[in-house]
Amino acid sequence: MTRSGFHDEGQAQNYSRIQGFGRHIMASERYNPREVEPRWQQQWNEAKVFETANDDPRDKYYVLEMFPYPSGRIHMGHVRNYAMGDVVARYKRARGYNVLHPMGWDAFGMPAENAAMKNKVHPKTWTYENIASMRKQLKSMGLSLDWSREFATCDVEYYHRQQYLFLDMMEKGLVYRKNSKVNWDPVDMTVLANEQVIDGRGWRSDALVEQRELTQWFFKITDFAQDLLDQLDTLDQWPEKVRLMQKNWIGRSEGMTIRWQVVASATHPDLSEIKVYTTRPDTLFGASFLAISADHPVAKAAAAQSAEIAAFCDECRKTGTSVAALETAEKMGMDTGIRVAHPFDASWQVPVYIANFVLMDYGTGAIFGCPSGDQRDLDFANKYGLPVVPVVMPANEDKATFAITDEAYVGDGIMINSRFLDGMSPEAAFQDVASRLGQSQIDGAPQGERKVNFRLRDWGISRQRYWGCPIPVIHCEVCGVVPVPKKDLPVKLPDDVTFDVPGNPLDRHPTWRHVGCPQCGKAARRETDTMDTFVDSSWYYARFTAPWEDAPTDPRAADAWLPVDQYIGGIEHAILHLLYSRFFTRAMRATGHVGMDEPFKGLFTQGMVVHETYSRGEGHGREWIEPIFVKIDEIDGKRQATHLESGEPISIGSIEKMSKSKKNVVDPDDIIASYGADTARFFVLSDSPPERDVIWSESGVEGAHRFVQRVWRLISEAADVLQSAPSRAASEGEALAISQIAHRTLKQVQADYDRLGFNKAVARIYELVNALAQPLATVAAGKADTAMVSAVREASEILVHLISPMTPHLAEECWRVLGNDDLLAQAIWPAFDEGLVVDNQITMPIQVNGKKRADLTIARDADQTSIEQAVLALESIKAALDGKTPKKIIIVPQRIVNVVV
RNA sequence: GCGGACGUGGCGGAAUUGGUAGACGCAAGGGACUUAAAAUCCCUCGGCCUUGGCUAUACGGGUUCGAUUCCCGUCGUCCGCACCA
Repeated sequence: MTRSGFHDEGQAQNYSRIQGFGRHIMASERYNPREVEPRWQQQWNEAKVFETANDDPRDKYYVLEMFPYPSGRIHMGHVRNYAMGDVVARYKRARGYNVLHPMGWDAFGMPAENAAMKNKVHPKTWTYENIASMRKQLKSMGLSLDWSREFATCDVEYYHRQQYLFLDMMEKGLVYRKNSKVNWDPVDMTVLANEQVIDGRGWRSDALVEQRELTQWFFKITDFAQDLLDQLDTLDQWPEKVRLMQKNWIGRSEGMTIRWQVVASATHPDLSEIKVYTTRPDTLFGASFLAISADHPVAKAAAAQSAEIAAFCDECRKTGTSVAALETAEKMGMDTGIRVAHPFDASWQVPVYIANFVLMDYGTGAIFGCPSGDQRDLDFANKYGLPVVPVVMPANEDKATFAITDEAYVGDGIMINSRFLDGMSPEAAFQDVASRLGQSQIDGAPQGERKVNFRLRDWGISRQRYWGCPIPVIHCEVCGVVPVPKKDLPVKLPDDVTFDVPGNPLDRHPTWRHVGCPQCGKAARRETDTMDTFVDSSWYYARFTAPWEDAPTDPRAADAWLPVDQYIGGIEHAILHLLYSRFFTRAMRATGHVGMDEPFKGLFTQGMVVHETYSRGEGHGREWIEPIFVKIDEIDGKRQATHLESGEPISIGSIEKMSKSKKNVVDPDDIIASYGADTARFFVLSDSPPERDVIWSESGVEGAHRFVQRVWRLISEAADVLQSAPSRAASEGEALAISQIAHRTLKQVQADYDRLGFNKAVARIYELVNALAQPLATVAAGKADTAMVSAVREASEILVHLISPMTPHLAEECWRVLGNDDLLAQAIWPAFDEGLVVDNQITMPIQVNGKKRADLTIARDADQTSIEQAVLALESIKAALDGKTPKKIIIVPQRIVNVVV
């Protein structure tokens, strides 16, 4: 077997010549997607088949794929994502729904600014040119999209309404400013996201990243933490995995805050107490130290008085940037000299340490350490020689011998060494401590309080960048932060910007930032931060329901269309995008723009398209080779690769996500140019279950292409004869079997499409085509009677309907040669005949002691007794029984019979 | 470390609430057609022995008339989170 690629025009043409496009074979022409596909695309377009009206009375169905970033070219992942969405859209449309299936562009973001710096092209130009070429590519796929609703998030019309939403959210108290630590790149003079910091250095500048305190804008996502968690239970059409990931991300914990009285503090005369958060108040008698974050106010105060402590705090902050450092970081601490009293025993003094493993932005930034019940605390205690007192003991242990040395015990058990808690379960001890500390007052407030804490933080949206949605506020020396009045929206990005120096172009623009204060009229300045691009993608699904509206949404249209019935995209958005969108829906509800909480009723996360990797050389000299330059042969059952031009041996590497760095990329344009969109669509839907990765292979594409050609050949060759008889199911004879398999397949494929089981639908369609191949040949040869021709015609029409969501162009072409004048894209889905789906005779496997020994064909409605008699009369069963009497005969109706001896 | 998912032929994968393991495709082998190739069509295709069996769903147990499916343990792979008190 030879594998060859195609790269340029010449190769593609060479390929099609080998494939024989345009050649005449027998009575029919070989199917030529390059002629057929644009023709049907044009017809759908002219008939506005996929444009959706908001006032259509039929039941709605909203299918949406995650919109793409306009990088300039689509990749196979897009093909797979959009092929899946298109199957759902076309199928639901055929089933009679008013389907909304829109497309847009997630068009703000850094790559445009990087391109501006590198290629001296304006981000706007770069972005809109990319959109134009990607739109063209998507259109060549034949997707059933309503292009009339298209928008890009960088359109002024879109970010205008985003600013509008921002102002409404601000009014509702969902937006605020605060100081926050950020990753600051001192060379590029910009904030970096965590994932843009590699080993403590900026990914582009390679400069050491600093932790800086900046005033940033935040959305109050934590206001909805509990609701975002609770409502996860209602999302039963989401993958369990995604719900779990969100649950963990939100990270709810139930605990207490406990106030510890300061008894000794040479350096801090004013300090009276330290408040800690704990989820284990039951272990309070195991406490041997308090630990506070290096950013805790008490730590800062201590650092101000001691150079040693200041140095230690600096050291702690540095490890904050690198993930690798965190993993290996040793527990480190420094005694502050402060002593606090145990909440239940004023005479019991506990030291206060600054520790590198305590985070300021979780809980109160201070903890009490119980070494016996927490591994980190134990490591810390062992290092600094602090006491380790076991307080929870497994039920089967002996108190006299139970000890904790290197491994903390975190499980359930009974309380020991804990005075009045001894003998209780940890749960009961928790309750007891909570109620005692709740009642005990210090300075008129309880000593301890129950507190629910979340890991989820508020969403920092400030970005010091140009290519994003400007935050619509004005800073006035007199009035403070003033929102831009709605009548002054949009706050437009200026076009005249430069990227020749680092930093935010908006900051150094000569005029843009200077503006009069909307309140007092005095000279003021605009906010120069723009919004995180995740904001743009958090509400686009709502905008699609009425993209022409002056307000962000038309609440009536939004409520009629939302939630999205089926949302399809990559698992990589399991947390951020989907959580932000869920938050935004709540925020839009609070501001009156939508009426529901949850944006996506059904979520499907599709797998990636992966490909083998090819390389030559070793180590640093290793060179990755693109698939199109590699030829694969099978020699003695082993696949071997050689370089197409030089003939050099190439090593075949692992199968990985298509990436530029490994060069294992297949360009959808090339595939569509040589095989057509239908083949590409069909291939990415076959083979693997949609949630799993699919391996792109040349032979797999060829298999898909063979299918396309086969369907066309079988149907087109028989078409003339098929048109001579009406389309009708058969009721007897050979033709009945054909009608039965067609109707059974129809029923099964329908169920598969309903569950997004595209690969299973493909398998069943193959079976149907295999079953129709001979009858269609017989019909084509003119050797079938009228009843047969009618049955085959009906079966063929069913087949064409079944393939139409996946290979719509081929299906339209077949539909036409079968004598239909209407567009298949507008035709209604056929209904299966229940009478043809069930059989009166069924064949059941017969087991003896769980092993299959025979088959029994019997009437479907046969009763137990007659089945038993028929089973025992079978020769093979008699032989297997070997004269023994059956103890029991288990009959599972219409399934299986098991004879127990 | 914590949490989760998965493990079936040479490969991708089927198998309803526990009910014939390997559908369908890919790859491979054989044959027909052809001067030849491509395309197409037909046949074979988990392993072992002789027809008929035996054996087989990572490995070891268990529950059951019956287990790829449920339970326990072991091994392996993948994913998410990561000092969250």
